Amino acid sequence: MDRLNLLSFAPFRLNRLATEFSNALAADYARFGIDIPEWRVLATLGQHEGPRSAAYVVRCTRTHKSRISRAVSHLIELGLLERQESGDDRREIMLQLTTQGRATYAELVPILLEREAKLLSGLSEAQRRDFDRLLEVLEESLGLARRGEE
Amino acid sequence: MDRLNLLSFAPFRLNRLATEFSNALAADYARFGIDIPEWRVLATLGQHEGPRSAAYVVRCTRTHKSRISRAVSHLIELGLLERQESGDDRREIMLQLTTQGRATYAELVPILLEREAKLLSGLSEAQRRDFDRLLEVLEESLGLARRGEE
DNA sequence: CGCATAAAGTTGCAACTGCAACAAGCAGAG
DNA sequence: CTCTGCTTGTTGCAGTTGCAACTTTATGCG
Repeated sequence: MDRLNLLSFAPFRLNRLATEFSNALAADYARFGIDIPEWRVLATLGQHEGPRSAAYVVRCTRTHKSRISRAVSHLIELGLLERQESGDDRREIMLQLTTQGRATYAELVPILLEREAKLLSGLSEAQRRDFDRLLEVLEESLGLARRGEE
Repeated sequence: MDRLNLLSFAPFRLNRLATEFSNALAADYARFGIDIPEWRVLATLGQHEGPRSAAYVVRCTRTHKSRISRAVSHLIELGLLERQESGDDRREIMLQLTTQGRATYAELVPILLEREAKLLSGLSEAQRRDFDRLLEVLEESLGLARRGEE
């Protein structure tokens, strides 16, 4: 009979690793009172100068629109974000970071990049390239390709 | 100012990949009416002949004990598992698959192994070895080492 | 125009999760 | 023996999540 060792089973391992990564980051966000989906919204809008629609954020982050909607509401409560009506399509709601939102983004980014570096610090330079390449291949074959929405 | 591209950010990518993997597997479990934590219990007990305690399952799966507790209850309802008292420590509850539980395990394992193979099918043989090695290194540096509880 | 269809966001709901508190049982010190 | 503290497993609770239904607005077809 086939057996299966959970600790060698790729989906399980990946899941556990991702959870560990997420928890490590959560500690960083927590200082600013935000969680993962909220960080994703912040990160997406922080990359650009101008406003973007919620649908754009949904596409970029590959996160469910209800989660984005709630994250946006909370960021607004925190004063990091504001909604503004779109001129040409009144269904669309354009999102833009406030000054405080930009400040938070600027403060958070170096912290998170450092956290990422620490999480990957066990890997050699070559391994880091392998890692990147592997993620790319797997994303590609799962239809999560990094194309589009830049 | 530092910027951060979410799509290049390892924690985000890992998270998305793991979610995708999990969802793919969930479709397989669903046929048997079980979910991820339940599968983990099944997988852990299926590897052995004899009974094991819930704490053992917790350690093997690195899953919170409340989750395991609820998973166990459900598996019992489904008739896949039974509890039996431990002789020497009456706090411990030993868990053992029923005949039906073993049958489900035997049926599920090949399906899941095939699913895993499909998810990794984009990788060459060499890349698969790299992948395994990278997971090992990252697990190691996060204290998720594969040692113990075999 | 008028109708059907589709997209953008929001929200209610039910399911799931983790934490902390808990009951029951064990183990060691004095 | 008994008191304290630890471990095992369960459960209440509050927070989070995804899905589906819904509102509002746009679009396409006849």
